[in-house]
Amino acid sequence: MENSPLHGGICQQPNTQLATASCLLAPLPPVVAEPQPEQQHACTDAPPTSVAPGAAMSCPPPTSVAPGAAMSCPPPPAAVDWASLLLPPSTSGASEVDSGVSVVTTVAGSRAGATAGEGDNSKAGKAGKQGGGRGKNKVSRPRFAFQTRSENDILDDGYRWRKYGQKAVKNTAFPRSYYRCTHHTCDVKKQVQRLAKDTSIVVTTYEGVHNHPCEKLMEALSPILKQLQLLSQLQSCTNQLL
DNA sequence: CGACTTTGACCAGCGC
DNA sequence: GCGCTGGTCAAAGTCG
Repeated sequence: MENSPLHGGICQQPNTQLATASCLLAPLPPVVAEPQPEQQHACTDAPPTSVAPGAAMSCPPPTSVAPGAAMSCPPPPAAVDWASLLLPPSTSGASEVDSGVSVVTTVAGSRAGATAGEGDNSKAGKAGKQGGGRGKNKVSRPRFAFQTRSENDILDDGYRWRKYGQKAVKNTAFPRSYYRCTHHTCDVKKQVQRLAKDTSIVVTTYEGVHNHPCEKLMEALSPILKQLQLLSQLQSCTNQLL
């Protein structure tokens, strides 16, 4: 079918890193203060109307970000309910974010058909099938796909992934790669594939929700957070003295 | 030596 | 029922 549910529009923006950066600046949490999960995930730099729920929070990963800039996702409090955040009112939705990534969210399970991007995914509904049925029960999990314009297939989103498969997909020049989060307790998967129509575009589909913080991100943020905490304490002390 | 990638095989769902 | 297809497994290979 031509109308894959995940076939969101593509924002023709060459530099996804910039886009992501803009997304990252906003969510800096008011350190020390109570977490504000909802607010925290908003990419306030983007025009409010164009931000998809999923886009706001998962902050599409930049490509090979420099360590210092590896702030691809907001620091997820260990168990953020990404699923609920990802889900637009109508269970699935798509939007194009100004930032150069188009984001589509959907829910796996009931034939979510969430194979990313390609035009001919008539059988995408089989996505829910667990690997030839080997093993696990099928669980309805949030899916979130976005397209980035990048030369690298592998996007550094701060998490560690292990490739467990690669498959040539019909009507596609490029194979689809399957990755799984290497964290023991985490069962998040992602698929990476280049668009046949525009090979500079990489479609990444995440399936599931990380139940652990983003290592790289925490690593990168911790010194900053510490400083901010100190500042905050200092400020409160000053206030008390006045 | 452990972690990761590669790659062929296997399996199950879907359409005809 | 059969063939096609996508998703996963798992052994072998590679890398640091």
